[in-house]
Amino acid sequence: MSNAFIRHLSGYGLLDDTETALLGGACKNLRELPAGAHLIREGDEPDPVFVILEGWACGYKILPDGGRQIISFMLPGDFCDIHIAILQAIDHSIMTLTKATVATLPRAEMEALIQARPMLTQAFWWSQLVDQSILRSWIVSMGRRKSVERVAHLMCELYIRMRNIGLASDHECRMPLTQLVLADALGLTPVHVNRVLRSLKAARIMELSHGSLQIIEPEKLAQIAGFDGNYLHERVHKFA
Amino acid sequence: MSNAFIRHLSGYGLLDDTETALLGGACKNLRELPAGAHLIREGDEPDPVFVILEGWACGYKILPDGGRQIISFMLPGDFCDIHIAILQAIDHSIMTLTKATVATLPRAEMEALIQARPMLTQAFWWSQLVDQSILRSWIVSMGRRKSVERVAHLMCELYIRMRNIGLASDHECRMPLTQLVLADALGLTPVHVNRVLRSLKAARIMELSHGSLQIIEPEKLAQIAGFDGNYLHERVHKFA
DNA sequence: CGAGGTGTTGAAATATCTCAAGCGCCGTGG
DNA sequence: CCACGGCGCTTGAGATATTTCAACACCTCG
Repeated sequence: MSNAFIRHLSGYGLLDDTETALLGGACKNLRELPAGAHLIREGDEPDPVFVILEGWACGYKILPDGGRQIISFMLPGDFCDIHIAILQAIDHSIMTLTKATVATLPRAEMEALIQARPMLTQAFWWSQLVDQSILRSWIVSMGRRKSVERVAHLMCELYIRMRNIGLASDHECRMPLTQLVLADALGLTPVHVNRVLRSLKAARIMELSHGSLQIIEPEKLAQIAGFDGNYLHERVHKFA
Repeated sequence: MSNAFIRHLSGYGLLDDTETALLGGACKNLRELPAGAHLIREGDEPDPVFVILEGWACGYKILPDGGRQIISFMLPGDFCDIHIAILQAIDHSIMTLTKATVATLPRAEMEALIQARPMLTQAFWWSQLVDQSILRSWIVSMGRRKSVERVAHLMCELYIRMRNIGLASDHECRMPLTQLVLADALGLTPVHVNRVLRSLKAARIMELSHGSLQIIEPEKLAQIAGFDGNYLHERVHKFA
């Protein structure tokens, strides 16, 4: 019994059969959600932990003035921010961007898993660390990259992440993001995102349409983005 | 035997005496550093883990065009990003901003601690989660806040963090950041930071000079920033 | 058929950057 | 003790990336 989540965590090379089996058992509780459904809303009581098995989701925060900033994209196999189940206060919301199927892990079960299998704690932790690298790279993008570079960088990141989970090939993949969503993730305006996208298409570097990304000139795109995929850490060190 | 680091981790209320004692033992290896010293440089072999006991440090990344983006500030008690010791590639550099004293934990010793005491893994993990909240809030700032709001928000964050470790009171604290450093952290230009700081001072809201922050109108500052300190997950400290 | 979400385009407004210069302070070396 | 150089701060004026506002076309869905 394997799913995107287990493949993801096993990727770190830490888990034995007992542990993957335990994870498999924990993921029995499935839920189908439409696009635009909330998994967690800021202020909720944190109870179950969610894992995306299919579809896309994003985390975001609403500002006093009503603006929205998207903080993370979640792809199949990703935790919906475990921290949310651990820290007391929930400091942001999570919603699906497409139809999605998620597994729900009751908090108690998470705790039992962690108690029983320290190696799982480590695997969770490492997965966290990769997420953190992504957050850092976003900060770099927002702080120091111009709009074209930012768009290019995000496309590179998402393409590689999709490829890492076997959902991309030939420089094409699904990318179900509206220009509004993109704008809220990149700290730009929808109209500006539109112009940037348009210019990248005109330059025959990449094209984003109908929910799909096609990278025409991968090297050029990576160069514009200043992209260095190391931070996605496909491989990790073992302790012990 | 207690230091900023142990107080920090004990603050989560997870550790027993054995564990704090182990941590204390692990922190015997001290090092004094001048301002501007590198703890880790991008590309180094990750060996020891560092913990700041006194002084300030920051993590940053240099872009192809030579620009610098600061990604995090580290205050006394903070890990210098443990992930660095765990993930293979080091994806950013860390340097001191002031004279500092750091404890170095050899990687092997970290591993031994984690093996011996699962609760320590959890405490480390937890500490990571708070760091992650901070990263998220930075993304929100860079993406959706204007320059004044950004400056105000960072000042609020740093003030609260200083207060949480007992290094601030009466709306004043040490803040050894040059305008250049501030600019590199906020994704702004030094000259623009200067103007913002100047305007905040003229408005008698806060003043930053000679390495010290003085908040004159805390409510106004928080309001400009749209600051909600929840994400820092303040907790009650135990005093040993 | 109408309504709303999404993408597209233009023109004007503005926040922030760039470039450039000058000032004050402090530690260093003559 | 003074002169010097360097760094951090300050200020101005012009340049530019991005936003704002406004309008329209397209498509899907009820």
